[in-house]
Amino acid sequence: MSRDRLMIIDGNSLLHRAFYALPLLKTKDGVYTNGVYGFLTMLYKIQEEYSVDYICVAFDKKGPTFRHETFEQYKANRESTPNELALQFPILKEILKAMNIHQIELESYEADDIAGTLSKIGEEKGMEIMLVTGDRDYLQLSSDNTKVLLTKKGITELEEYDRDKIIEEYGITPEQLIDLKGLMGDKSDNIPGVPGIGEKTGIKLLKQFGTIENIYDNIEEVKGKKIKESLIEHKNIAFLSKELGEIIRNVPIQFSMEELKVEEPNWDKLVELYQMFELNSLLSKIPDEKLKNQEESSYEVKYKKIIGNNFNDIIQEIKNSHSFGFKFLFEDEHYIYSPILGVGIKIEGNLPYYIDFSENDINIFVNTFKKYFESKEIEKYGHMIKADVVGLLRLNIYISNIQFDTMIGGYILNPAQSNYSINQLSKEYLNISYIEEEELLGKGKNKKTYKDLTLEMRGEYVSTVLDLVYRVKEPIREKIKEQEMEHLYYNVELPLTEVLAEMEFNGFKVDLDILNQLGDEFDSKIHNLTEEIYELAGEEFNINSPKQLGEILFNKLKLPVIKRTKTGYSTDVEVLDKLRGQHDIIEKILKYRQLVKLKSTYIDGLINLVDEKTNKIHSSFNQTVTNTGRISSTEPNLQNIPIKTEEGRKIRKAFVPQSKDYVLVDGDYSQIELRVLAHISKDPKLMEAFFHDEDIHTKTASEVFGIPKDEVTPLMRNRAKAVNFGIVYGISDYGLSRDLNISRKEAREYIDNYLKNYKMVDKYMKDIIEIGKKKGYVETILNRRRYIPELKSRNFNVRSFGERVAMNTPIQGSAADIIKVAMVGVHKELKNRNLKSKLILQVHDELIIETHKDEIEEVIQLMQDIMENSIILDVPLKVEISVGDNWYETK
DNA sequence: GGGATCACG
DNA sequence: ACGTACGTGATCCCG
Repeated sequence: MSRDRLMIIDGNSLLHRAFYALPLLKTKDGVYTNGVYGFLTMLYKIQEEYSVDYICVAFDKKGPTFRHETFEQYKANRESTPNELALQFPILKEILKAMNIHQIELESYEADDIAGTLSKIGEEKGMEIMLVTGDRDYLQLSSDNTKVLLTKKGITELEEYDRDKIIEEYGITPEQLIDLKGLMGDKSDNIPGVPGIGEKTGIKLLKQFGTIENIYDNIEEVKGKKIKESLIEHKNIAFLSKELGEIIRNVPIQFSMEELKVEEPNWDKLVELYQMFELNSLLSKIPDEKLKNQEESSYEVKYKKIIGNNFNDIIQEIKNSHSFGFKFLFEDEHYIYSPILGVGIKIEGNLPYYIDFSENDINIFVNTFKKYFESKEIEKYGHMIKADVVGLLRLNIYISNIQFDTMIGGYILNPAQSNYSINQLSKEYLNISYIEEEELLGKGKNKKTYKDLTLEMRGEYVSTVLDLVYRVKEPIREKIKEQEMEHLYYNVELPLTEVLAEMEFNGFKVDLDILNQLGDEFDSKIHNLTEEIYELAGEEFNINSPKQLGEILFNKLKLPVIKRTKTGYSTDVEVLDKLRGQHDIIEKILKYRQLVKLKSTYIDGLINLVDEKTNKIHSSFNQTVTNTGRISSTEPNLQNIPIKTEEGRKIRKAFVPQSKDYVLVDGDYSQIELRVLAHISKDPKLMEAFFHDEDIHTKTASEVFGIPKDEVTPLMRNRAKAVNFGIVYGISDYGLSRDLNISRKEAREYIDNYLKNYKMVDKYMKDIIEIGKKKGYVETILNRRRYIPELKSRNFNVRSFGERVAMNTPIQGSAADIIKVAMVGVHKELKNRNLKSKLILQVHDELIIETHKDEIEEVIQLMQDIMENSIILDVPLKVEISVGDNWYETK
């Protein structure tokens, strides 16, 4: 009969090892899981290879140990555990608990002492012991009955050590390893050891004398004068180090072996945790039959359904409370057009109401509620309230006094997340799980709409969302306060949400005739180019397929390969540009590519999104997407309409004011990012340049090339311009050299020259990286945060990326702050003065106001004034305004 | 659904 | 030794 096997895992050691062996994986919400993932992968692997009857995981207990009492400096040189790792301990412990694996930790002892004690007890019971760790110190515990499984490299290779193997490898016994430590010490634990004695000398001595005690008993026999003297002089240290290095095998643990017996996991809990932490490959290790019968949703809310336009109770509650939360239910996600199915309303402390417009008249609803939505006295709450504000605008209601939006709150607390659904926020801030919209409606071609749901389900869904909004807003509100982001949140982001809603609702008028005519021009050029390309290639192929194109260029035409992608030859502009002149086909392909892009994305793509009735395009402006604080635009993206080539720029002729009574007034910040940099760094030269409103690129050229400004050539100015871009992006010689097509050495010189001239910029770059490392995040002028865990990565590339992000984010993000404040200001002023003109677009450093012809001068004035003074910096902000009958003319 | 490419600031 | 410029979104191909 085989003996029972007891496996003891050093939790700290293994999690550390896994963490450092794997890239920083995280869930889509930014929770780090690489260490947990690696640990569990190892655990599964070991369990597959060895049969285990008893198992437990030992952890270090926080705080000083008895070794610190013996020796104050013990482990004093250890760097503190990075937060990204520390946060994974509770996750691991929860998962182990779900696996029903016993965990042991003990005040003032370390995991290895627990392992030492348990293994001794196990040995006495006649068990076979297996210790799993990445720590070689454990080798002293190995015996005929105790094996040590040591992580080798990565997370999958483990090496087994027993007594014989240690004697073979070291030439001494496991017990003698303790004496060895006494002699040589241990750098990683800050155990001193006897100076001058390393592993080799130590082993030699122990082979001769057996133990430290015996060495000193026979000290005269020690060979080597230096070694003998050192031993004598540091006798205390030798014994102290031995004491520190010895694993204790009789710590006072209270446990019974029964508790360690391997048990069936709590499958439901385990599945839930794997799902929550997106450990999908571990999920696949769970037997299929255990995956079933999971609960769909664990959280339900009662609500009151309104029928027959009986709104009296709601109104009474609103009057009492002076605040309410609300949410519209649209048929689908396109809230600009989508039919309004119903609305949920919640007043704090009461059950939510659901009003479905199949059972209530929407006109009566509007007439009843308009004044409460528009009241400045009554506070409103919501989640992604922008959609609801658009819904209200469609009903001719102009909301005021928005007090909270949980989605935007979640975003400013951590802009790196990709999901701010109310369910996600509830999990994060409340540990409550509701149902994702996707589960409710399905996805793919069978995706349902809210219209397909029963009235009961609609009411339940909207009510639950509102209930969660009320619960989630409190922890979010507190964090915003703690992190001093109240101004950013209440005075900038929340008012901005209203501005964006109006911009979306207003839309941008498009002249379809111009678009169609341009499309025809592009089409005929594309047609001709296609023929010519086939002719030059000697065959027909899909020019749009990089794979087929690469085949033609590099195999058939034997052109030199410049660059490869993961999947084959690269054929991007950079490559084609270098191949120019080597074959007539290159020129044609470049032109073809350009025109196809214009036609498919900017002609066909745009036409698809034009509202047939009004000829307007209603883009979505997203406030919770970017890591830096910028807004983004989708369906269509109006922030990347062509301008750089004349052919592309013509597309802007199709963007026109809503009628002949209007024009477009376009305000553009001049060099906003470099001005922000001047402000943040306080660099005197850079500041001076903006006080004198100099041409910044010419100025940079004269500094970098060390010549007077009037001798700067266009080429030099161009290169200096690239240097300025590089500075803003977090400069690297590699990036600059690639951009300018110059050697890295030359690029390095440009950068060095720049930083020598702008010393405070140099200092800023260094300082901000340090701040980022220390705090874990960097900030903008308005305290907008971005966390940068990459700064602590051991991977050079990842870390370098983190450094560039640290340099760039305060610049890009502060510029975003500035224009957001300007948008809120402009919008407010247009409204206060009762002007017909309206803000319709923002493109990062540019605002467009659709301006009534009677108001042009007034709008120019207020726009320039508000934009230039939105946030007062230590250098002036400059805004250039232009007016035109279409977007092409505003330049 | 991911990769390549390219449009913008 | 490492091999990337910062921030986005849309379209197309292809497995």
